[in-house]
Amino acid sequence: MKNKTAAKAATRGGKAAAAAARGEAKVTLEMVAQAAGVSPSTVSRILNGTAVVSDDKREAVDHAIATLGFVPNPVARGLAGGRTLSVGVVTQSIDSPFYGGALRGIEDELSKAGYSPLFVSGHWNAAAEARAIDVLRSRRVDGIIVLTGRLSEAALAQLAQALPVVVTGRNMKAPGLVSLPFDNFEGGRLATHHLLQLGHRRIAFITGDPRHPDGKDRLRGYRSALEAAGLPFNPALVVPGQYTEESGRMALEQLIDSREPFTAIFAANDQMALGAALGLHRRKLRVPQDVSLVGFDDIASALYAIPPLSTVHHPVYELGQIAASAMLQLLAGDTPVVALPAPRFIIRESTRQAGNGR
Amino acid sequence: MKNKTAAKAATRGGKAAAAAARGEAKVTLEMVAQAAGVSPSTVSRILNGTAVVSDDKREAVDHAIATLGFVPNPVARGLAGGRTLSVGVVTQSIDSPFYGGALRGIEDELSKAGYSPLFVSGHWNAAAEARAIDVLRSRRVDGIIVLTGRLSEAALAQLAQALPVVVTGRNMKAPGLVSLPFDNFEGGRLATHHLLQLGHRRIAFITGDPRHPDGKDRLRGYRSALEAAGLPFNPALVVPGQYTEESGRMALEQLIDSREPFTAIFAANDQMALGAALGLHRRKLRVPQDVSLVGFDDIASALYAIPPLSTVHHPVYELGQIAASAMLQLLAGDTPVVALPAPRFIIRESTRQAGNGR
DNA sequence: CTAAAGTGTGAAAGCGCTTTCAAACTTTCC
DNA sequence: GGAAAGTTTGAAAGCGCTTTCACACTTTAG
Repeated sequence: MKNKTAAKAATRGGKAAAAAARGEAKVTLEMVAQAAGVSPSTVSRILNGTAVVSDDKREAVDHAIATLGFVPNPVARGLAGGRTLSVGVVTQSIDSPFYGGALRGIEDELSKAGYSPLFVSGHWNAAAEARAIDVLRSRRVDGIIVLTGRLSEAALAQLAQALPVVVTGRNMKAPGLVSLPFDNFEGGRLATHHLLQLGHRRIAFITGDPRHPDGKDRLRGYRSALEAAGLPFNPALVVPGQYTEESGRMALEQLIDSREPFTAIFAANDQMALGAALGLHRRKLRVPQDVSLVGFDDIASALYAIPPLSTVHHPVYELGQIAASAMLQLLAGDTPVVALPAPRFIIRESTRQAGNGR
Repeated sequence: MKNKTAAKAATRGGKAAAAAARGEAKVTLEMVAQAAGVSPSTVSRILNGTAVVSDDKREAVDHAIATLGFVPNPVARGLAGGRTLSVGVVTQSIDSPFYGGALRGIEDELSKAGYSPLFVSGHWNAAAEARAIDVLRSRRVDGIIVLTGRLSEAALAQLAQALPVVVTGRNMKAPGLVSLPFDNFEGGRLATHHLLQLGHRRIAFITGDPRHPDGKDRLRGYRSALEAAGLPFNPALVVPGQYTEESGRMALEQLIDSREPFTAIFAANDQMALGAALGLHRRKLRVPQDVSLVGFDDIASALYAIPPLSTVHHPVYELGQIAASAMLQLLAGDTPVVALPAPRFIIRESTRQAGNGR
């Protein structure tokens, strides 16, 4: 059945002839060469800058390209040269409010250099991620950007032997690989510090998925800030979440049911903070009058939450841009020196002085 | 400079030899043919189902493929056969909460059939969309899905002459093109009707970008519902927005400043509704006690807004799936018969009986 | 002034696959 | 029983580009 389908598609397919019949004259490099009175090799060399070409020929070729409206065929390039001018991007969920910004950053940056991103979703699952990478490799991408995945460091290092790799949300070293860690520890510290400064002493923490390193670092930051303030770490104030709104809401329920008193909540990401906000609302607890709330990431909707959410700004768009630019540099054979901006805490309206209910 | 970069990249590049040196033996169709004792043509025919092959040869080839772990090279296929097993997707903004779901639907559906999506952003701008389409065509995608773009019908129809096209958010007919309209009129009517039923008589409407047909239809639905209820249409209650949260907030300001009394607001999308909600909050107006609020689209965050937003459910994930499946059918040479589910109004907590402030 | 080294260019061989074309067999039919 | 009409298969020609190789010139050095 599937084969039948393919066969039929071939009939309809976009053979050059068919396209040409519609006036879509496919201009090839050979036609350019002929028009310019040079060999195809020369045109290719000019296109790729792989050799010095005399000025007059270059001019003739440039002119021919312009008048014919020639656009090199990336598919042919990919076959012949081994490069496809596309880079694979493994994301977890293409529709996540968090990753969305990064994807945009990547797209913007890559397109400047004529590269296209190929997005595939890993669905928070190492097996799916591995499959995604297989797809990307079979499509002969020139490099792969992995946005905070579940893949082991070993697997990533091995992948990097075959082609350039950029990973975010990790701190690792391997040849052909650049990692772009974000300082989650510091972010966690900042958020907690802010609450402490407001006089909060009983600060609950909603964790993310424990298999995820980011969340662990944020928790470490939380503990470190408490410690610096001379406060004990109270495990009863730490409740588990899964990075989703729903899990944030449930974590809040659990927290309240535990009867452990608290005056502030720090959620390991904004989505959980927003879920917790809804939970508080249902319990008739007001933010920030009754409970102060901070998130992490600064997703777009944090700004329009009610009240607008105080949170740690995670520069996702820049993350995407920087990851892409690092990839471009790797592709160019350079060793990129890149770093993400440090985390900043953004004070909005979901936090206020402790014990100041009205 | 750019050329220099490319030249260096070639040095590092993934030439087959280099890959092979790493044990990544690139198995080619020819090797399969040799191992199975048949010609490459036969292998190709088996792969594509383009001809009948005797059972014994087929078996030998299948076996060879399995033992060698052969995976056809899509790039070579693309060059030779004109098909790349990839379909281009023109979206407006890859990180939009609305489009995100559609992209996921597309990805899920296409990957089942071995196709990969190639996402590019049109940035709400016909010129950028046209450029995006050029990129996609130069990458030789087999078909293009346009998610609610700005391109003219004529341009789309012309594009459809060259390759299969699926467009959403439009209702048009052209050879080689299938359009997937959503009943925005009905959605607008439903939302307004809901408010009318709750006794609201002064219902404000925040429009989307006027160049966008969807928003116009939603407005028409609003008017139609008013009319059916015997109420006059009051232009003073219609304020312009741009589909963003910020524009929703500003529209609300404008509305309040106009001093035109109202008890409910219908925003042409959820993002604007959420922006308006924040505006109301700032003005110390409570939702729904003082003002009822409804949105349109049912984006993920509508469910976790405070209060959860009553809205018209727009099945975006399904939209993506259906668009992709229609594309697959077009590619197979069939004429797809597809339709989107009808709009449903989802009652949550942002609306209540008029004049029932407490 | 000749040998050695360096430059700019074209011919031609692929990259890995699809697809015509025609050859070699089988069936079918009068 | 032989011509006509299928089948199944392989050889070979591309798809549009990159890249090696070699050749014809220049320039530099001795």
